[in-house]
Amino acid sequence: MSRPYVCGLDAAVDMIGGKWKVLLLWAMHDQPRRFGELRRLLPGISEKVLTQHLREMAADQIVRREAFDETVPRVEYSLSEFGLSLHEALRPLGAWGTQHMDRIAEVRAPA
Amino acid sequence: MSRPYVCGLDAAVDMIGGKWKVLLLWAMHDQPRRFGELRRLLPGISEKVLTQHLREMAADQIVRREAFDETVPRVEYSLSEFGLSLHEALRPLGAWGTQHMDRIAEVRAPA
DNA sequence: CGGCATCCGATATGATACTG
DNA sequence: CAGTATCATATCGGATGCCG
Repeated sequence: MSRPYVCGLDAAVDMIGGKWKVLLLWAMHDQPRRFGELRRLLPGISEKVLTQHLREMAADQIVRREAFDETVPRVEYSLSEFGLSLHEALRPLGAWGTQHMDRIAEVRAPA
Repeated sequence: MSRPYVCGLDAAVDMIGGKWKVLLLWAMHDQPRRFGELRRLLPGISEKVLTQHLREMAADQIVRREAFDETVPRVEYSLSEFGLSLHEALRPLGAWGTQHMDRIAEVRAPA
């Protein structure tokens, strides 16, 4: 954005600006997820972008990253309290999207 | 996006993806606004982007465009019922942003 | 006043190959 | 498995000038 926030709304939107962030939020909202797991849950996302988004969201304190030093590398990502509260704030928007999905698909006609 | 919606949330986010769309939503939520008025309300936006966003939002049936054929050109933009319902769905997110503005500014440090 | 056309740079996203 | 590095592309946003 690179501009002072005019209201809380664009500050909030700034946190979910990435192409896949709300989906990541959704994927992690009820359980921790591993890197490869998230990749499978978001078909089409590249490893690079997944890494970038997770790093940004961690920097934003929305997600927690926990690395386990075992024989097989394992990293788990989960929502922080802050991230959970963001997810809660997004629920009405999600409900709105679900409710009007048909209409949205009509005007947008995504693949 | 060019990808089928996985849940209502990313469908909704798809509608507010533009850099200034939530601000436009906010600017119009309580009264119709003229083109030049919106430009003044969103310092920094270019005419081109303003035009593009308004056209997209009109195509998305979020805003209504009304052109008056008078001696002086006049066009008014206002939220449709659909746009108003979207604005309502965004309120918790706006409240979240307002509530955590300090923290967001901390991790993001915008201009 | 309310646009549209064009060009340009910045940023976001993606494909592929390689590594600890 | 969980990344990193590099290269390429796409989309977004901005500046400028012109028009009814």
